Amino acid sequence: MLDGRRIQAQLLKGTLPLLVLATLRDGELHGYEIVKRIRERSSGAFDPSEGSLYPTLHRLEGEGALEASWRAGEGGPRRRYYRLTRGGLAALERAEQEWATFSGSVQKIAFGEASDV
Amino acid sequence: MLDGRRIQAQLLKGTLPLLVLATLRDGELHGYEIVKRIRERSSGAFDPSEGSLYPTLHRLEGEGALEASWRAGEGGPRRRYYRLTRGGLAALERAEQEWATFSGSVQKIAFGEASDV
DNA sequence: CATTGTTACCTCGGAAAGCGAGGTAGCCGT
DNA sequence: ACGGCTACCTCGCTTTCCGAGGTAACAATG
Repeated sequence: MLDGRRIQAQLLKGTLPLLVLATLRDGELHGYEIVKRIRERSSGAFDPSEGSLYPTLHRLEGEGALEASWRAGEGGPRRRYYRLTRGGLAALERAEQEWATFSGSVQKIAFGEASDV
Repeated sequence: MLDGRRIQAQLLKGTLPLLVLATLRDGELHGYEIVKRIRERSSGAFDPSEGSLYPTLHRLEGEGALEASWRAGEGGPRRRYYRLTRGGLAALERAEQEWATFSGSVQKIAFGEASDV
């Protein structure tokens, strides 16, 4: 049992691109590092699996939101570093906007108030 | 294209039970009425289809969160009215809690702040 | 009464996206 | 040279949404 700490998979659907894009605002990061930051910043509530992370990264790259480059790992295997493109920044802003609408609507229905975001 | 008004399907996943339970806090309602209220309160952002609403109602009924009864329709077909059970109220509170955690975490990652919910 | 229209309910097939398991490859310590 | 760690990737399964289509009761019409 995960008593309210862990978020069930269904809720997460569709938010992963937002989380990834937002995390990459910090600068270039590779896959493992992205997951690690998402997990830390959400206090463990989110812990996206590799099986969802990598396909998402590839999708975003395919859409032109991310650019990636291989780099030799220091004391480990090669890593693939991702960074936001100009289009990715725009996509991030759109995703934030959409999230705000979505979250505000749920808030209104579930708690009967508008969120002031 | 839907310019930020309509919410894409993926984001909605997993929130429908919360929306339904919360709507039924008002009292007994039948299917069509539930959809109508969700649509109105979200200013059109949510408009769950029948193909997702009815299965959700049956699932919640099966879990004991809802009780339902047929009633003869006045000037129309019979309707199935749903109401929250005691367990359903508890489920609603759990769902609200989960939503708060979820939404707070996204907020923190996407906008870099904790939400004070 | 048969026919058509409206309301409300239900079901089926397909698509999207998350997850866990498993597979590859480079570098390390012993 | 062998097992272990890190990092990446893929495959098949599950869940839940949507759209389309089907059923049933009642009303109005000819």
